[in-house]
Amino acid sequence: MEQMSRNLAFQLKKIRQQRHLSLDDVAKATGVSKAQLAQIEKGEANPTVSTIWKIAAGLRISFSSLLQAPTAHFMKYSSKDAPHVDEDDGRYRVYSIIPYNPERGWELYKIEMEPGAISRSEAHTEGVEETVTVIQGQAVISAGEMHELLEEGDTLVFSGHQPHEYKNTSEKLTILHLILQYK
Amino acid sequence: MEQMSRNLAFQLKKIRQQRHLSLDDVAKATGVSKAQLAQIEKGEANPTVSTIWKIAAGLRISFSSLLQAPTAHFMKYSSKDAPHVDEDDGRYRVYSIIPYNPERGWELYKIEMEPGAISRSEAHTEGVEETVTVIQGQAVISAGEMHELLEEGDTLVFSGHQPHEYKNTSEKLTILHLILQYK
DNA sequence: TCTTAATGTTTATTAGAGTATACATATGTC
DNA sequence: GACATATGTATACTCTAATAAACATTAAGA
Repeated sequence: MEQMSRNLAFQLKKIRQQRHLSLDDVAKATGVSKAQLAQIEKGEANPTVSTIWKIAAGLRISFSSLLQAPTAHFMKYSSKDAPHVDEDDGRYRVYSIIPYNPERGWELYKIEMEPGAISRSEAHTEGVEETVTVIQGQAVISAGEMHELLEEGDTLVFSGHQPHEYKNTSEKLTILHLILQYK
Repeated sequence: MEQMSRNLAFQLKKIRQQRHLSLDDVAKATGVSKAQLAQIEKGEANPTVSTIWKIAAGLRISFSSLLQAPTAHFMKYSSKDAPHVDEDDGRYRVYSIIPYNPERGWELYKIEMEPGAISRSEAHTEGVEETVTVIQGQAVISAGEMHELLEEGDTLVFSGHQPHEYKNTSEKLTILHLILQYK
């Protein structure tokens, strides 16, 4: 969320410096106050869309070039911090490893299923694709009329717009990685 | 500028209705208050980036799908209202027909040049492409080392990253259309 | 050295973004 | 018909985005 502010900060500063403009220059070109521009470049601002519009228009650039994430990141997500949700009386546990992010377009979950644990999902909104990999144990995945037994190392891709079901058919704890991709 | 608000209004409402969600549903999913969401959908709000982030993340959509302009427009720009700038003692007049817009990426000018009028431009920032069409009269366009005489109906495209010059070499008023395209 | 100009920073103020709450209006359903 | 639930609207309040102005800092010229 202040992800965005960081992107903006980075991109605006980059463009401004590439063009050898001062804050005053940009303020004049865009109609946004110098103080606000400085705040934005420091990532300490939460500008409104009209401010972003003014900056983009004044600088003759697109939104994407302003909101784009700078390329290389280096960011650790600890599975210890991952929030989790339980189903099936705690025998089916879902951990959010990488939360959804509008720039990325997908999210990653780890799922732990006790033997026999089961989870049913209604169809989600159109355009969701699920990619499940079995890290340990085995599971039967059903989606609509289709069924598939997955064992360690197997991966299944299917469209989430139909009701589907995950079931641990083994005698041990099953662990899955689930990627949800939104169109 | 409230162009943006309109886009947002349109796209948010569209997505919400496609998914059969109420304002309360969206408020719960995104963490943005119902009142604010209502304002946004009416185009009466000027949300901050963090609010847009929350909406996009909560609804699992990208920014572009929120900020995108709805397809068909129907918008008249009157040349009477066009602001204009003079150069060369008023003998070179520039009218902004379509102002720059971050979604569009280009702008359109009409230029009127009295006989003999001349205009020189420094190199603008990298990645600007100029497309000049002679509507009436004739003009010599120079860019860097290149020169070209354009007569009625002729069009020239050149890169604006070098110093360039427009000159009316005819005995009558010359009128140009100039499109500036930014990368 | 002193002055001037150009830059970014800090501060005080105001305008409005965002929230929470209460209100209005349906649409069932018993 | 009365009650409950779900939906969008309107209102009062808080917090902060945005501005304008003063300030600090540096560099350049005379």
